[in-house]
Amino acid sequence: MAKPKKDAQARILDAADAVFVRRGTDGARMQEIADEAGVNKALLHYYFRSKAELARAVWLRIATSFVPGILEMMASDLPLDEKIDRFVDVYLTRFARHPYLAAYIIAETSRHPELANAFFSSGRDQAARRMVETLREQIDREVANGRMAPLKPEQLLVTLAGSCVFPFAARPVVSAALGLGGKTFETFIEQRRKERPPFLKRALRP
Amino acid sequence: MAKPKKDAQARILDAADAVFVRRGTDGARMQEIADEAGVNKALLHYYFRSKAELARAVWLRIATSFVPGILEMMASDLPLDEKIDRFVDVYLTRFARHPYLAAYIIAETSRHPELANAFFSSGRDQAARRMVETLREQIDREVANGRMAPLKPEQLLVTLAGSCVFPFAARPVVSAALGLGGKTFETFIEQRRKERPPFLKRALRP
DNA sequence: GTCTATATGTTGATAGAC
DNA sequence: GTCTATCAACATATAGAC
Repeated sequence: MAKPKKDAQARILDAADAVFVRRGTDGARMQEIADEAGVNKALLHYYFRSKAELARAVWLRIATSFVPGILEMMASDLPLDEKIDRFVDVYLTRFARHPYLAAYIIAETSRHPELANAFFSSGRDQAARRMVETLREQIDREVANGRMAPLKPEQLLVTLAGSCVFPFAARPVVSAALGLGGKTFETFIEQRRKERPPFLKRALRP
Repeated sequence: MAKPKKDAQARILDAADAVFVRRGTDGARMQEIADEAGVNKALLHYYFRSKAELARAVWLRIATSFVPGILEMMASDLPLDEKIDRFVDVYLTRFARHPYLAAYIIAETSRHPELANAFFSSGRDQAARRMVETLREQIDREVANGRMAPLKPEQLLVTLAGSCVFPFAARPVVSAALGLGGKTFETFIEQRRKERPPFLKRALRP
């Protein structure tokens, strides 16, 4: 293509992503999105009929890009230890790059719970079930061999997710509680990246 | 008092609390607060000058009622095991009773990080530091005696908080991922209440 | 203190020129 | 497709009666 910049529609979607995630759907302003996209407000309505639909487009893009990879990794036959390593690494990296993402997902789904379905629809719901069952089998096997304490896969999954998501979602509170500055918080996360897998694996021992 | 109901100002504050927490500050409407308080919109401005100030009053009440008790418990000389038991029990109970609270705190502080200071101001910042230092000493002592794996108190605290907060903050996503209905989610939490302390204590072993 | 009525300002959305 | 100008709908806030 001779055109170097993305076309207007793509720029608008990217800008909307940034603004909606940063401000929340209610707090976001069409004007700010237009400014960030370098176009006029009217153009937002030309490509995406309304604010609600633009918000929906942003949400779908995030939801569909968020879960799939992890689902199949967690449903694979990799050893449990390896799954923990990868899960922690992938999500800590991801949220470190998108500071507002965790809080955005939590805030939006809290007020519109049905939005959470977008994460696990069109086939991904099956993948989620497979993930849980695979984990259950892996755990049961380890428990039978006396190498692991009994544990529901659901609890493990929530623990795993929470370990990675919470520090970012609650970053301001965590920083205030522990007296962390911007740079210190990054250090805290890198520390966590190293400590978390061993910590979790110790908890799994019988 | 002959008057059975609370006075208007208190009713307004309670109503504002409910609405702001449920809808978020941006999504909340003064009309809905007035309705829920059983008064007219104009009265909200009579007692609290503006929406921003009303939101601030709600935030301060929540922030100051949220942390103090736990801070001193965690800074006390109770054994580590006991602290874990109490922390988990207190916060799981608390969030179970206020379904929107976790997401509200996360959403508001994410967009206005300075709000997090309200949790740790006027003396509570010192209490927070004392808590961290007390934990550090307790941990170091256990580590020296070979009864515990090395661990930063900051990491322990975030893990502890995340263990309790995350399931509620991300409830819709968790429910969708695991296929939990309303009642099943409660079961999940009660299961967590029992499993979490042993899980964490296993992770602390050397 | 509490209400009704109204003013003021903002924002999402549209009309229409180019 | 993209812009300028404008509308219509709310939402916050105030004035003033009771």
